[in-house]
Amino acid sequence: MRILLGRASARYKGRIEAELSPGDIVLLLRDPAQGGDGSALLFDRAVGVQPRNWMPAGSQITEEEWSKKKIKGRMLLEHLSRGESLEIFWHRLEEELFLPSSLATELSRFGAEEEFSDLLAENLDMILPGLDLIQREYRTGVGPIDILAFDGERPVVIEVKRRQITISAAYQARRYVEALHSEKHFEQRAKAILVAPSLARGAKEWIENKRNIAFVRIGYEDLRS
Amino acid sequence: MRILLGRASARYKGRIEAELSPGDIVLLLRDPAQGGDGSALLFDRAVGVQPRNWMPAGSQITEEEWSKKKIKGRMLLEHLSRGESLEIFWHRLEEELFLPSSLATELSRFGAEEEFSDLLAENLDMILPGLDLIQREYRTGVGPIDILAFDGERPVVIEVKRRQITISAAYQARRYVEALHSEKHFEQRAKAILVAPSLARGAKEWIENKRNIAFVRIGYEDLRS
DNA sequence: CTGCAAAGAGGCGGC
DNA sequence: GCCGCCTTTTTGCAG
Repeated sequence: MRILLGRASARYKGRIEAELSPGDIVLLLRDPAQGGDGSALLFDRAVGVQPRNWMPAGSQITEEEWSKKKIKGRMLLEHLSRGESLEIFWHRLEEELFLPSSLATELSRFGAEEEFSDLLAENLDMILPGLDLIQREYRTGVGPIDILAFDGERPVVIEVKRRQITISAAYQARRYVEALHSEKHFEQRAKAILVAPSLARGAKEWIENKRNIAFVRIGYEDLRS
Repeated sequence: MRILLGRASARYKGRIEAELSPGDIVLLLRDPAQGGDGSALLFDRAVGVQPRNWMPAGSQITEEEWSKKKIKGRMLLEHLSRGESLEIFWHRLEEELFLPSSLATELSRFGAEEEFSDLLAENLDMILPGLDLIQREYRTGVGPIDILAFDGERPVVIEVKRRQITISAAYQARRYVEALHSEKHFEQRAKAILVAPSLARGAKEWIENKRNIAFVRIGYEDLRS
């Protein structure tokens, strides 16, 4: 990885167009020539979890010395197949570092939605006693159902959110109910149960007068005990 | 901004739990003491547009010398009000840089959805001749309608996507149509027009037999000419 | 490659 | 603060 420090401006063209005014920045470059993935990240030094500009993995780097007004150098990063480019104009280059990367990191996550859903599938009784698991990630033409179960003969679409059910998630569940009806022809019309530790107000109001959509409040902590 | 280079492992606790195995990394720290926003970003040197770990703006830093087995130092980043923490264990610290930030960057974007929607609102005839603009960002209980218009006496919900209409966007539009019906009591039932340069297959099939939802293919390029 | 959903999403605007 | 949405979202997965 290369790190370049200095004052620069930039221009991105591709999915949108963007212009970055001159400022003190940090540029991380992962040159494929040194084992990097060809990605680039440009950060303002003071603020922002998100980079100001970036380029995806697979980009190529061209560098030019340049002495045009205050600009001392120009870098062109291109991702041809995606039609994206980022030009960086160095007004002042303070430092440049070349860092070897001999040991790669690996990240393990615990407690994301997949695990929540796993635990829930093993404890369907916490949602509604007597539910029978049919399938996880049951495919429909409008997306996969987190958990498909039966309440007696009636199909039950279970939509799981680790944080909160929003109006969008409520509609997501409804979409699956309708898809089961039109694509799969179960004998009984499906109902939906939304499971999360929290329910957004808009969703709460929307499901209030719906008879075939219910909310059950369960969080990750409830399942671990 | 501080940049720390070396080999480290890390542990995150908060919204989930995560463990990062030891590897060669770059750590960007924005110490509030030096005018930073209190955010932190930890990158693998070889891969990843996304950081392996990070902390949001407003985090505090505690540092300890440590000599426990191979670990030479420990940093604790905490965001108390959000209940998040990131521990970084330095196995080897190669370099540390302190960078002033006297000039902040500013970013201007062109061609994002807001601009697309602006142009569209000024050229409603491209969607359907005779449409009358009522309001942008028309608020309903289930979210704001991008553009509300009238086709004669009939309300028209126009949902704009800069890239593609997916099944989720199609349902979003339907939600607004239903909200107009139940909340606003227009004399005629609203219809929806989905506008984007592309239509996902699932959405295409879903709207095919809907009489009150249509798709019109328009992209940013069409509007600029 | 397309389509769809999750993400420790982040960030913005409205209420 | 909550809520809903857009993002140069990124990432992952399945068909």
